[in-house]
Formats: sequence, C-alpha cells, structure tokens
Amino acid sequence: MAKTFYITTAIYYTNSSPHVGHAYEMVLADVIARYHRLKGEKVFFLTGVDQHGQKVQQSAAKAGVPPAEFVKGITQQFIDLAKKLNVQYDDWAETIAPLHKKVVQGMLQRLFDEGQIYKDKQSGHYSIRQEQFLTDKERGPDGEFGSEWGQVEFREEENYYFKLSQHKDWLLRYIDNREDAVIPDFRQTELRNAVEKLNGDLCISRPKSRLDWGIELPFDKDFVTYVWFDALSNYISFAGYDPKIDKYEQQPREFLDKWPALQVIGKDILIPAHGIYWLIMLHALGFPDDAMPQLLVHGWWNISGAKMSKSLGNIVDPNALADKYSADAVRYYLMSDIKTGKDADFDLERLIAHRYNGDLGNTLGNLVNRTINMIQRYRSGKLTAFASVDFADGSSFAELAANVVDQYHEELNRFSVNESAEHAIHFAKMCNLKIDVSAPWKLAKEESAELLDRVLFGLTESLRIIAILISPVLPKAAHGIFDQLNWKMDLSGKEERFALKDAEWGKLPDGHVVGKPVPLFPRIER
RNA sequence: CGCGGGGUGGAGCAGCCUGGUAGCUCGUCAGGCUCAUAACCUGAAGGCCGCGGGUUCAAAUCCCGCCCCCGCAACCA
Repeated sequence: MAKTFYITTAIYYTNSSPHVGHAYEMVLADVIARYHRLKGEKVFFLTGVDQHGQKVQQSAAKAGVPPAEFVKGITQQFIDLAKKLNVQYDDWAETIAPLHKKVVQGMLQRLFDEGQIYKDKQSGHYSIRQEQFLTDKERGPDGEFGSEWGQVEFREEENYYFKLSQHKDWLLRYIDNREDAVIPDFRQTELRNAVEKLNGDLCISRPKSRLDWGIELPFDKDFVTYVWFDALSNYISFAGYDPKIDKYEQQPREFLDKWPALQVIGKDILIPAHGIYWLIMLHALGFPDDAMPQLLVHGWWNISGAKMSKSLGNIVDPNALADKYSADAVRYYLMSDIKTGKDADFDLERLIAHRYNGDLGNTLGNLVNRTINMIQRYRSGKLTAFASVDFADGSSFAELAANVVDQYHEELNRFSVNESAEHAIHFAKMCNLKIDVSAPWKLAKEESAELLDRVLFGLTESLRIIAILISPVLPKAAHGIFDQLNWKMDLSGKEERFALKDAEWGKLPDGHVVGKPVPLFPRIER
C-alpha cells in the first residue's frame, strides 16, 4: 500500500483577519494536494490555526473578550476563507483542541524526562510593552533603550529551556546531506548560514504571571508553553503522533502512513521556527533523518513593490476579491502571477485584464465556446472518434497533448505551479491556432466531412485533457468544461471526475454528444 | 567584507547550474479570418541581456571587481 501524501500549510495566527498572503499559501498547498489526488494518490492535507500566545491574549484584551471567544471569531474567518476559495483540506488544526494539547504536553514531558529541557534563571532588562527581555542589540547608539520599548525594567525570571544548540551539528549534517531539505535552494543556503551562527538554547516557557493563554507545562503548572513549541507540534499531533512512544518505528500506523509531510510555509517563518526549532524538536524526539519534513518556502505578495503590512494599511482582502471576481479567478491569479519561492507584486489590473480576461476568457473560455458551438452548428453536437488527428506540418493533437502532459508533470514535480498552468493555457493557444489553420467553417461549406469531423474531435479531446490539467488550480472551471462536453455526468461536481490517467488521447467514444455552449469566464468589464 | 534575493526589447517574467540562432505572456503597429466571450490567427517594430575587466574559437550564461534596487526587530504568508 502506497503511503499517503501528507501536505501542510503553516497554521495561521488568530490575532487578526486573513489577508491575501494566507489565501496564497492555502491555495498553493491545495493545488499541490489536488495534483496528488489527480494522480490517484491518497492525500492528507492539513491546515488550520494557531490560537495561543501573547499577541492573541493582547488582541482579545483589547477587544474586551476572553481569548477563547476572540479566537473563535478569527478562526471562523479562516474557515470561511478556505471554503470560499475551494480549499479542500482533509483536517483542520486548532491548537486549543484537547488532543493537540495532550500531544504537546506528552512531547514536553518526554523531552523533560530525557533531560532535553532544563530550568534556568534569566535576568536583564525587560520591556513591559513588548513583553520581552532586551539584549545589547536593542540598545540605541546612545546606549539607551529607545522609546519603542516603552518602560524598561530590570527583571529576574526563571524559565525552562530546550537544549537547542546541542543539536546544531546534527542539523548542519542533515542540511548538507539532503539537497532538497528546503525548496527553493537559496532558502536552504540561507538556513545553513543561519544554523552556523546558532548559539544558545531556546526558552520554551512563559510564566503564567505574564501569559496564561497557552498550554500548561506538564511538569510545572506555573508556566505555559512558548507559542512556537505549541504551534509547530500541530503537524504531528493532528496526524496521529503518540508522544509516549519514543521509538519512531513503533508509532501508530496511521501516523507512519502519512509522515513525513511536505510543509508549505512563508519565507518569514523558515528561520528560525521551521528550519531550526522544528527540525531539532523532531530530531530530539527521535525522528530519523529520512523522517524530516521537506520545507517548501514561498515568497510574498507585495503591493506596488512595498511590503504588505497592517501599519501601511495596504492589506488586500481575499474575501472581497473572491466575491467580486470568483474563487477561480483569484486562485488562477495567485497561482500564475508568481513564481514559487519568489516575491511578486499584487496588481488588480493584471488579475482582471491579463490573467482573467486574457488567459481564462480569451484563450481558454473562448476556445471552449467556439469549439462546442461548431460541433453543435455543424454536427448537431455529435462527434466521430479518430485514433489520431494529424496536421500537414506533421504535428497531431495527440502529440501536442502528450507533450503538454509531460511538461505539466515536470513543472509540478518541482512545485512550479505557475509554469504548469502556463503549459495548459499554451495548449489552448495551440488549439486556437489549429482552428484557424484548418478553418472548420470552410470545411463545413466544402462538405469535407471527414476532415471536419477530425478537427472537431481533436479539439474536444484536447479540451477534455486541458480540463483535467487545470482542475487543481481551477476546479470549478474544470467542472464547467466537463459539463459542457457532457462528459462523466454521473460524477458531476465530484472531484474524482478528474484523473490524470484519463489525460491521454482517445477517451471520448464514437458518437459522443456534447452539451450546449455557455461562456465559462464571462468577461469582466470595468 | 553580516545573510539572502534581484537588475534581460514599453510591462511582467523564463533562459544562467549543463557556454554556441535571446524565449514566453501582455502592450504597440499593420494585415487576415468570421465558428466564438469586440474574441481568434499572422506579420512587423522594439534588446549595448546593470557597468568594467578576464577565461574561451564562442559569454545573458563561467571567473574577478564595481554600481543600483528589495528583504532580514516585532505583527506577518
């Protein structure tokens, strides 16, 4: 039995509403998950929310509601966003879930029992406003702490520490031995450089006196867990990990069937959270090197070259976009106008004119429309099947399709979602060209019956294959094409309607009757 | 010498690892077609591939130096 393909996104911090970056990450993971389902694999796609911690406690206090209630509202916003964007996850992680809490405490207890966690006293300058200890790095040129820190006092505090630096050499070796530990490669380089500089251990507790919205340490009820330790653990706690079992190979089958995961994260949380804390946590828990997750690090959507931020007030609301332009439009834009790993500029004009009206409307939608229209007009909707449909230049629809499918796989296997989509759209362009070259309207007049039948069948088969290829990015449109082709109607609306094994020439039977043409991507007028 | 990314026709990008006609999408201009969502197809114009050296028969691609832009406290994808 083949293993389940396990993919996660980061879990989203519930101290403010989702923005276009969250939407991007969800959709990116969703597309990869759908691609694997398309290949016939079992898939477990986990996403969710990170609900504990200081910032949430603060935001809740500011809103004048208990943290648990505050978190509920924001959590719902993320659930709604996923639904609106057709993000099809298999499980939803919430760090307040009792099961998660139990696993985190089990992990802490084991690391504590094994001497990986120790108690130590920290003293120094503490910023009350920022709720953190300050180091000399934070001092201004005059040697004083700037006003951004608010009131600074000397404080002494006991806390628990995780022996991070003890595993530094292991982490370096792991990174050096695995070329694709982090994707893209320049992020791996960046991580390696950061690990080289690693020193000191990680404080993994917060005294309840200053933070109580978190998971209590199992061995000291005066403290809660540092939010990252809590949050990162979700990737295994929701996959069936049992912290009481120290031998990795003896973990429940349910867990071993899924782990390790492909973890989709933003560039901001690679260092130190995922690249250092998380990998070392797993290693300390006894995970072997070949059970380390692969980190797929994506870039950011900037606004006119500037970083998107709350303070600049330039946040793009993905909900409003989806309402206005449809989920498919937003999904396609987010997947096509950025190269995985790199940053891109969010540009509404490009979304509407270039990607939606251009790629989707003019190229693909119009192709569907004109093809089905011609079949109806010239053949009353009925197709004649052919083993192949060739052109004067030696090319054929079957060959074009096969090439596109190959390139599609190649790009998706290295997570170049944008390139894979481009191949599918480019195929549609080729079809548009073939229509012009063969001029079916002339064939119809000249009564070149077979030639006309050949072209129409070739176009329809091509569209059927294109629909399968675009289904991970454009699930709704893919259904729309299948509907109009009148294909696999018994599975209408169901995802198993699409399978990559069907993306090859000659599946439509002789005499198949297509449906009625309906514009797939109605033009967005402004 | 802190770390990393980027600088390719008007715009957005690919190509660089594995040197050898500079590619894609869009825009502009001209033409064609009429099945189609004022769509579709063809052709053309437009590039000292940031700058300066070097290696080579040959450099956008390899090496050295330089310039410019963007990230790297926290919130945050």
